[in-house]
Amino acid sequence: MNAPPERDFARRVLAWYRRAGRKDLPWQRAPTPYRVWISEIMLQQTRVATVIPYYLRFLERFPDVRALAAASLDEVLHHWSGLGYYARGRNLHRAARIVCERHGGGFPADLESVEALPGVGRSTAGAILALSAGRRHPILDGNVKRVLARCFAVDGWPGRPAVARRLWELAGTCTPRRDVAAYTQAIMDLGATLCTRTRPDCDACPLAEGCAACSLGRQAEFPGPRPRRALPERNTRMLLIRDDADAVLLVRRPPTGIWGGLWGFPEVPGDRDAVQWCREHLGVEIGTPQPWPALTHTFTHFRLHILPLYARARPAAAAIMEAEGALWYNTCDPPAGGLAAPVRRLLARLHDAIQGGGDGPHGALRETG
DNA sequence: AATGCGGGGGC
DNA sequence: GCCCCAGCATT
Repeated sequence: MNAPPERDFARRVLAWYRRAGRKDLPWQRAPTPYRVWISEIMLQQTRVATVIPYYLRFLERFPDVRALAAASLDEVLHHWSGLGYYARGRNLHRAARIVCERHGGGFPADLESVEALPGVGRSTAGAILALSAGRRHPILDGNVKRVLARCFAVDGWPGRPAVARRLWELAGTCTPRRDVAAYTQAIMDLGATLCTRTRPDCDACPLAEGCAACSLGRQAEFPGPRPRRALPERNTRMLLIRDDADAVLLVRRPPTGIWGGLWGFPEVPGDRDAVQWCREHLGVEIGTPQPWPALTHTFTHFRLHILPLYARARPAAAAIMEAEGALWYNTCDPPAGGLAAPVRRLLARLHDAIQGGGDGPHGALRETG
């Protein structure tokens, strides 16, 4: 009934991990600080199964911090395309350049320097040093929060500062003096595979005996849920402009905000006429836009309804702009930069329409019946 | 201390 | 359809 003393906690977790834990994930083989860093950033808010192919491609292209620092941001975002939270990709690139300039290409070994890198917070900094060097720093990711909240019956949503403070305290006292790397790997793995959000496998859990939530049969109550609000809805119109050579106009989005730094379609403000706006802001003359079936994209904080407007560029206008923040892109060969998921979907529709020789979203219409 | 930031998988 | 996931930056 009582929670296990901290020393016992780590011992049980380690014993379980040695017997049944995952030890062959790509970033667990020869875990250098660089590899651990990349994997930890990718794993923020993202599942292991999703990350693996991205991680493998990323490390093949950027095998070390110098390769990453030498690459263009566009190429980094291209490799990040589809993972989401694109600020992670931008921060990774910035941090790589900082490591090369400030630390001479060698990854810093103290917590303060690691945590000072953009995109690296307390938990990620601890994980990098614990996993790559066995330094004794606690971590507190979503998995560890869940394990600790259940085991010690910590009430409330972990996003609340008082709850987070208590969980960090527990994370610290539970981290053993020895075997820190294995323990860190183990506690995350236990949370990910046994102490899952729904239907935890308490029968197989080495902590079940002392786990408060399990003993009370109240696993579902920990950790406390995020207070929820109604999702705001927003609308936008995206211009799918096709020129005579069957190229499509993409513009670079602002560096901050939604899909920062990625390529997307021009967005027409809701109160503007598309043809006029296009002439004024893009210098492109287009025919009458044709609405395509809308698509909805749900974010954490709002729901976005996208109305695609398909239009042909008038011949003379097409060649005008190849400016810095815009490019004409042929749907047959992939652009080098990053694309948000809905933009990727719309490009696929566009590709189908162009290949089909028509002006309508034939593929999309067939899909939805 | 609260909010913004993606995309996809589980159920 | 809803919830949340190996969080961090910004305000």
